[in-house]
Amino acid sequence: MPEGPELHLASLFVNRVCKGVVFTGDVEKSEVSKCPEVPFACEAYHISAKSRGKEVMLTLTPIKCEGAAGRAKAGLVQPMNVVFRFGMSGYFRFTPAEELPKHAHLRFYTNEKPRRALSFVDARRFGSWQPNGTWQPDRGPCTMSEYQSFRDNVLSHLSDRAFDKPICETLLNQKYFNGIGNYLRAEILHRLDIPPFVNARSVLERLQSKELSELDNKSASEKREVKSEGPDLLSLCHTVPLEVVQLGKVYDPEKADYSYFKGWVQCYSVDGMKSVRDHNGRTIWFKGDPGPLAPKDSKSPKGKKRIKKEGGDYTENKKLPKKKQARVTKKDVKQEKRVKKEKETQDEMRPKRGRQRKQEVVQTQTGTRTLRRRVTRRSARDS
DNA sequence: CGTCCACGTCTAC
DNA sequence: TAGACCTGGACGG
Repeated sequence: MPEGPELHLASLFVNRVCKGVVFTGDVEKSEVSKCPEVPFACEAYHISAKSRGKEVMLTLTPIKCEGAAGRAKAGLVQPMNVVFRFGMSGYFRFTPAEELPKHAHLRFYTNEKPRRALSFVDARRFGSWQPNGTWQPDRGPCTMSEYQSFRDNVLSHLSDRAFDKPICETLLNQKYFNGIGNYLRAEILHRLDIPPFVNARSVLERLQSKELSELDNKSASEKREVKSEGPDLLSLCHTVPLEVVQLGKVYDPEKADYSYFKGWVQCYSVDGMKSVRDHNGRTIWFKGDPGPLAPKDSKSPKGKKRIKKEGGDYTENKKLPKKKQARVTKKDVKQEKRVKKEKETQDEMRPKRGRQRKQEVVQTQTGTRTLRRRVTRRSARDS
C-alpha cells in the first residue's frame, strides 16, 4: 500500500465513499492498538480527506442541522483533523459495521440503517494517527502536490548533511522527499540510469546549476531549451508517483488486485534486476552499476572473501570483537544466520544473497518465473 | 514446522 | 546505526 501514491489514492477513496454520508457517535479504537483515542463524538458529521506525501489528514466536520437547537448542537463540537501515517500496511476500507475487516484499528460509523464503518486497517500496526493532528513538521513538501516547493526545498539545502549519502538513501529522507518510498526510489533512479550508490549532492548539484541558468536566461527559447533536456531526478519524483496515482483510478482494496502495479513497475523487485541492502538495511533494486558508495562488506559473500584473501584476517579481526557475547539480540541472530549462509555459498558466482540466489537457480532450471512474491516483466505481459 | 521478507518510521545506546 | 515495533505470505525442509 503505502508510499505517496497510495496515501493519495486513500484520500481519494475516502472522499468518494464518504461523500454525502453522515457519520455519528464515538470514534472507536481497537483494544489492541496503542494509538491514542480520538475524542470526537458528534451526532452528525461528515468526513473528508487530503494527503501530503506519506500522510493523510481526515477532517471530521459537524453538520449544522436545521433549527436553532441543531445549530447550537453542531456549534458545540469543533471540527477535528486526524492525521494518519500508514506504516507498512495501513489503508482505509468502508464496509458494513457488522463486517469489520481484520485489523480495523480505528472505526468511524455512519448513521445508516444497517450501519457502515470507515476503518483504518493496519495489520502490522506500524501506522499511527494523531487526533487534532497537523502535518508532521519535519516532513518536506509533497513531491506530487507541492512540486515547486519540494524542488526548491531540495535545491536550496544541498549543503545539508542529508545529501552526504548515496542518492538511494537520501531519497528516503522524508524531510526532503516526502512521499518517496522503497519502490519509488528504485523506479525513479532506474528511469535515469542513475547508480543508486552515487553521492546525492553530486547528482543534485547538476540540477541546481541548471536551475540557475534558467533564471539567468530570460529568453523563452532558452528556457525551452533547458526544458527540452527532459526529465531530471526531481521532476521524476513528481511524475513517477503521479503515474501510479493514474493507474489506481479505482482504488478498491476489496479486489486486492495488483496486476496494474506489476504491469507498471520496471525495476523494483523485478526479475533480472539486482538488489543489495543499503546502509539502513533496506533493499535497493537497480540495474547495472551499483555506484561507488555501495556497501562493500556483508552484502556480497564474494566481496567478503576477497577482502579476506587480500588483507589477511585484518578485517575479520576488526569485525569480530564488535560482537557482544552477553546479549543475544534479534539482529545478532539474523546476522549469524546471514554469515552462515554466506559461508555456505561463498564459492558461488552470483553476488546476491542466499534466498534470491536459490530462487534464481530454480528459475533458470525450470524456465518459469517466480510466483507472486517477486514481480516479473513476464507476468506483466501475461496479465 | 521454521526462516526470511515486506510499500516505514521512531528512539535509545 | 542498530534495534524495536508487528502480522502474514512465500518458501524450504
